[in-house]
Amino acid sequence: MLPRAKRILVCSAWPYGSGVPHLGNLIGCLLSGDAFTRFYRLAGYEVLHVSGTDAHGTKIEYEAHRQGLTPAELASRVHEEIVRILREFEVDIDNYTTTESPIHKEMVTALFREMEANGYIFSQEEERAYCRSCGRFLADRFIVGTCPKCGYPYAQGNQCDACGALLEPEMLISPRCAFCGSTEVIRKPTRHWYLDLEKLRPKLLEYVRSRAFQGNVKLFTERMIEEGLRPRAVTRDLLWGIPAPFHGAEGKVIYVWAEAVLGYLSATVEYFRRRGEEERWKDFWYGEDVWHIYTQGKDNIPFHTVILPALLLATGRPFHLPDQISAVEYLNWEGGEQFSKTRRVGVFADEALKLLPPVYWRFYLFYNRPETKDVEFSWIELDKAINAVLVDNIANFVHRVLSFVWNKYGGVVPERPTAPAVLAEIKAAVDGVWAAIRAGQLAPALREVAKLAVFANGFFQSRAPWATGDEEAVASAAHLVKAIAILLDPFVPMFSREIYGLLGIREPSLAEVEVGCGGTRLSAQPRPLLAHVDIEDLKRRYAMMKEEGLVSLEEFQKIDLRVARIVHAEEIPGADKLLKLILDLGDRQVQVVAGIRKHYNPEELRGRLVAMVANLKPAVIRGIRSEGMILAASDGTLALIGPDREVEPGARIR
RNA sequence: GGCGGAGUAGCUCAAUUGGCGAGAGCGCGCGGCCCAUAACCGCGAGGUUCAGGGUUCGAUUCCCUGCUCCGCCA
Repeated sequence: MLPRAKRILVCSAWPYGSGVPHLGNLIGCLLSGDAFTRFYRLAGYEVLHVSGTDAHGTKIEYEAHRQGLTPAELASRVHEEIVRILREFEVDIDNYTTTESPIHKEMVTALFREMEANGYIFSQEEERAYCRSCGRFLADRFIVGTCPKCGYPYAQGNQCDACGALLEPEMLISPRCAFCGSTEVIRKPTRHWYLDLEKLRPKLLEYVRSRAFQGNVKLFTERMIEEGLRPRAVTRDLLWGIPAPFHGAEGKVIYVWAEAVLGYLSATVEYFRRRGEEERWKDFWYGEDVWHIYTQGKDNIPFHTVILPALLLATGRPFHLPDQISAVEYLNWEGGEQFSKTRRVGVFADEALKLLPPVYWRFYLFYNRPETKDVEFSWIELDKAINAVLVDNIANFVHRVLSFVWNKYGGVVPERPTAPAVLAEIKAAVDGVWAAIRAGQLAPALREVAKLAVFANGFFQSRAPWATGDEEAVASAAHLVKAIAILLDPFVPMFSREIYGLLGIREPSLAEVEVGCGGTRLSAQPRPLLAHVDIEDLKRRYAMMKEEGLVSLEEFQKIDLRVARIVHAEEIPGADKLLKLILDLGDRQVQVVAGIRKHYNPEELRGRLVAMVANLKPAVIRGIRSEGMILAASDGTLALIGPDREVEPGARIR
């Protein structure tokens, strides 16, 4: 398990470009990759860390449509935001790219051609759901209909939200297109291309057996191989994605999962190409003098231990296959709920930055990284990790020692060797950190460092140099500060950097950890490095943040919603979008200007009941006074909202 | 419905292939120190290891049943 190779490639799973990642995504992928990268660099390895935004797939296409953007616009916006977030969190990454990168597309195209040439791709014709009105095939969530299991009328093509059944789009009863709402959904023959996993089975088994995966990774992988080595479709009838390069596959794209995992490779190629070292990527992808670490959430495991190796093997090239999968369980919100942007559950990366400086988040997340089981976020745990462990124990130890040196020894660490017991403890901590990292675990590694700080406080306390004048104790304590700073570097680099500054450490390395610092002159008067965090205040600010954009009941009740009858409608000369309406509210009539001319004729409106806002501040539009607003739904087409049975005009809506 | 995972101190988690009185941190109680950010140190209380049964010299660990939670797949 110990990487014998000189080089290490750290591959953090790619955040999906449909929205900003949450804390669980961060700790599972990019932050973990960052810690491995920093640690192995300290240990003297040549490390490359790559990742990027997964910009394709139906979820992005759907979400973009919902927001009135093109998929490319949405993915690009999200990508920029993630780049900003990674910079703020100080994620050390050599190339954070996207699957929209030309080099990625070029590589994916070339690699799938190679797979096809090697006989691992075959195609077959089948019937798939198709919307006549949109002229497109409806995969996954592009189709809604009645669930064949429970009768829920709004089941999605891939899953029923009501009963949880996993569905195929073709199983839905009375299916409708999720884009246009049309029920003109038919089955239409189409051809798809498959990766022949069955044929790759011997090579996959040989690979999996060579890698001694542990725990969840082993479980997920074995299950996948035992039951799941059916051929997998690698094409989709979509417009958004990388065009499938097979003969006769015009108009189809490569299935998002089949191309995104190849991004690790293309991101490496892209990195070196930009540096003008065209061939250097091979040092990280061919041969045995490299070690591959993949960080991700547990749901991604089979894609990295089976699909990715299968794709790489199918190309016939001598690719190095994944060595270590450092997969986390889930970080859930209080009460075990999954994070959800729409339900306003949890903390998302952009929100996290508004609440606290990244050093605190990083420490909390690594300290509580979900290594072997799901972890629930809790304010109490956040309080403990930040205030009790990081600030009180670690940062305070650093400050108590350095300020002691400053005040009692004129800022120069006494020139004495480190006490043997202290050196032994430091070495034990290094061993402990190594053991955890080798096993792909980060929380135990960080807890090992925290343990060293506990020892350090006890040591300093028991030797009481303020009373005894024990210089060995002071030099040893300063050595502990240095050791803690370096060992903490992979987790909270911004914190370590401040200590490096004070101690004049220019090139921190793992080897330096065991070297004392007697004779070191502090570069400045020590100041407390980190302030306590007021958790109650933080909770308040979190609650306020979650309420932004929400409307209170009182505010909503200020709006006077009424049913009104349209008694008159006419076009407004010179305004091709507007109609002038006279509405009967029972006790009065009001005049309203509405932007519905493109969707309704004045004739068809007269006599209809509609919902309206009756106490809107009057405005003058095109010189005509408008005293309210009628309600309509819009998704491109426009539909007026009204009561579904006859009620008196003026009836209150609530 | 099938398969799998988990259930350990008030809280969050540990316990190599079954093996010395089940540990740690936080919290709590008592005491100490005074260099330090109301920080630090020591001692102590606190567990029928979900429940019940079985295998074994011995079970948190293995097997069976039930309960609860969570995944994956139909």
